[in-house]
Amino acid sequence: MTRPAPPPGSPPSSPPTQRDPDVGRRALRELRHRITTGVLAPGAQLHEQSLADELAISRSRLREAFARLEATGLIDRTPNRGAFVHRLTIAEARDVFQAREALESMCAGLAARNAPPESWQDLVDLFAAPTQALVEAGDFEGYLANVALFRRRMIQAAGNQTIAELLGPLLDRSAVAMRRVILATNRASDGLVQYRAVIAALRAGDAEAAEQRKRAQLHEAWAALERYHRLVL
Amino acid sequence: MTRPAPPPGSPPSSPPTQRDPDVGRRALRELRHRITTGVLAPGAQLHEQSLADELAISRSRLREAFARLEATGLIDRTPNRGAFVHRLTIAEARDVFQAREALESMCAGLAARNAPPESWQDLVDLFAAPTQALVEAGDFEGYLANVALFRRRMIQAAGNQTIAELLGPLLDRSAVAMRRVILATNRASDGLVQYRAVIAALRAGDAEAAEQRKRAQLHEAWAALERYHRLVL
DNA sequence: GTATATTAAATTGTTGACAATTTTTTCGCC
DNA sequence: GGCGAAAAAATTGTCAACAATTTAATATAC
Repeated sequence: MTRPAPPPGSPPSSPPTQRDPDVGRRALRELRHRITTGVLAPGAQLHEQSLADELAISRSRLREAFARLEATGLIDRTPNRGAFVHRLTIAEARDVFQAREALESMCAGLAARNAPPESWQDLVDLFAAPTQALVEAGDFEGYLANVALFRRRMIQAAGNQTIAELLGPLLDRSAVAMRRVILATNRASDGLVQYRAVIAALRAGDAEAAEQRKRAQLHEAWAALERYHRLVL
Repeated sequence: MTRPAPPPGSPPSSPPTQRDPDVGRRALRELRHRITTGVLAPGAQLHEQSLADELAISRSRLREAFARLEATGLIDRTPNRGAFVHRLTIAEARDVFQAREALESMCAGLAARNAPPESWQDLVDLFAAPTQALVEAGDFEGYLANVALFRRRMIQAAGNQTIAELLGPLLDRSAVAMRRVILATNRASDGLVQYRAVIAALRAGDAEAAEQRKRAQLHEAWAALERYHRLVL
C-alpha cells in the first residue's frame, strides 16, 4: 500500500517528523556540545520540561537523550531527583587520563604503522609556524581546534573503531577541564612542543617513539591539570 | 512526612514496586547474563512484548534496559526493526582485543604498583595445581571462573574506576567468542601458562613484566580467536 | 506454479495522562 | 523573627493507548 498522501503544502520528502530518529540525534548533539563547551557548567541541573520545550522535542525523547548522556558519563542521574552535568573529581580525572594514556598511546602506535609517513606532512607544517602564531597571539580556540584535528587524524589512521568509540566519551568528559587549564595557565606553548614531538615521530614512521611521546604528552597534560585542579575542577 | 501506610497484607518493607529502580536493574542483569553466556545467541532478535512479559516488567522499562545494552554494545537496534544480539565481526574482534590490550596491560602495571606482592600469593597457589587439575579434568567452566576471579582482582587492585567501566563492556562483548574458543580448541592449558606468568610478575612486584606479559597473553588469545574465527564468530 | 500487488497482523516508536517523589511555599506556634 | 509541620507546586518515573512501520499472509495476474 502506498502511504497516504501528506497534506498538501507539507514538504514532500521530509520524514514524517513524528518518527525521524534525526531529531533525537540533533538534540543529543546539542546537549553534548553545551556540556563539553561549558555552556552547561559541571553540576548544573537539567530540567526535563524546560529543556524539552527549548529543544522543541517531547519529554520522552529528551529522556532518551539523557540515557545516552548518562551512559557516556556526561551527566549523572539520581532517581526522582533529576539529571546533573557530571562534575569531575580529582581522582576521576586521574583515572580518565590514565585510560586516555593507554588508549591514545596505542592509537599513536597503530597510526604510525598504518599510515604512510608522508601523510603526516601537512600536520608537521600546521604545527610549525601557523599554530605557533596562534598560541603567541593568544588564540587558544584556534590552538584547540588544531589539536582536535590532529587527534581525529590520529584516531582515524589507527583504524580501530572500538577504541575510537571509547575515546570519544573520555575526551568529552575531560574537555571542560582541559580547556580551562589552557585558558588559565598559558600551557598551550608547552603542549605545542609535545604535539610536535608526536607528529615528528609519525612523520618518521617510528611507531615506538610515537607511542612513547603520546604517553609523555598525556603525562604532562595530567601534571598540569593536577597542579591547577583547585582552579579548574 | 511519613509515607502513607501500605495496604494491610502487603509485605511491609518492600519498596512500592511501581518505582523501584532495582526491578529495572535486575532485568538488565538478566539480559546481560543471557547474552554473555550465549543463551541469547549472536544475531538473535529480542522482541519487546514477549520479553517484557517473560521478565514481568513493562515494555517501557524493558526499552530502558535495551538502551543500556545498546550503549554497551551488547545489542544493536535498527529503527522500526527491533533489537538484535550484537554479532562480532572479525574486524571488530581485532579492535576489541587491541583495546583490551591497551587497557588491561595498563591495569596489570597499576596493580603491580599498588598492591603488595604478597597479596597475590593466593592466586599463585590457585593457578598452580588446582586450576591445572580443572583444565586436565576438562572443567572449562571452572577454569573460566578462576580466570574471571583473577581479572576482578587485577582490576580492583589497579584502582581505576574509569578503566574498570570501560573494560566491563569489552569483556562482555568478547565473552561468547572467548568461551567458544576455549571449549572448542583445548586452549585452556596454553592460557593457563600465560596467566601464571602474569601472576608471577605481580607476585614479584615487577610492574614492567606484568604489563608486558598481560600484553603477550592477549596477543595469544587474539591469535587463537583469529585462527578459529570461522568456528566461533 | 511463480511472481507481484493488496490486505491483514504484528511490532516498534511516541505521546499524553497519571502516579510517586521531591522541592517550595504557606501557615501556625513559640 | 525563627523554627517546624502541613499543604501546595513542581518534577520525575511509569503506564497504557495510539500512530507509524515492518513483516507475514492472502489474493490476483500471467
